[in-house]
Amino acid sequence: MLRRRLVTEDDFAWKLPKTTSSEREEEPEEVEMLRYVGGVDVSFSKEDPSVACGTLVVLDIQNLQVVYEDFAIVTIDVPYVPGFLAFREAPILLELLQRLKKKDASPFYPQLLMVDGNGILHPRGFGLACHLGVLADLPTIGIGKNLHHVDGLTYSRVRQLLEAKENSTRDFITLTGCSGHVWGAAMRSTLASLKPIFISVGHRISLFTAIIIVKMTCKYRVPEPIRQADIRSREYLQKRQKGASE
DNA sequence: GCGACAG
DNA sequence: ATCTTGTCGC
Repeated sequence: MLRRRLVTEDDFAWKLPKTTSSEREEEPEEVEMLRYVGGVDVSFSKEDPSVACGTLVVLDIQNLQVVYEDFAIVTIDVPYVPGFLAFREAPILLELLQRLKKKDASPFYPQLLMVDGNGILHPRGFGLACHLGVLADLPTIGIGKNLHHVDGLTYSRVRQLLEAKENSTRDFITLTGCSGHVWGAAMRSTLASLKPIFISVGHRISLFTAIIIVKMTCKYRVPEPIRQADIRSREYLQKRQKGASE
């Protein structure tokens, strides 16, 4: 039912910042630019696997610095079932978005959200990034660190295609399944990383735009908003456990 | 029946 | 998702 509300093309008011240092024509003041990009992740306790830390960070795309962070410790009893990640992780992440929105003025409420998990690259074409995007009514991009095998797509075939295209290491290949449907893209985000990341449309954005933005935010293999959410989430959970055992 | 299976 | 261990490179 949520999938009926999914939008898989660009649907936002802002413009992409010009990353090319060419002639920086003054953007008219009234044109909204993309500046605040959110990243979300959930980490889990090793002692008690039902204890989780949901994390929301917001980065300034101009310098990739974190301008906002928030954490929430919760217990999650919904089991992890491949293909149903959203039912486990979406509630806490939505809560964190709500919390930021309610803050007075909330100048850092993200214009775009990057999600640790797939968008339409999913057995039913509706992964965590889509789920969050629709419920929060926010443009989202799905980032997978492993391939979810769908429509005949295999890791070995992706590797094959990636190596055949032995061009600029910073390039990507489109993930077209046996049916001919385009599910996303595989990208080697860094020269050093052989292992690609898997980009797919979450909500209210095209694959083309999603790839451009992912490239703009990749300092390392994993785009910075997700990487920061991941690092800080783990750190927060460990510190909390240390404090609880004292 | 067997293998595949985001986080 | 979690954990360990070792190695490479700046």
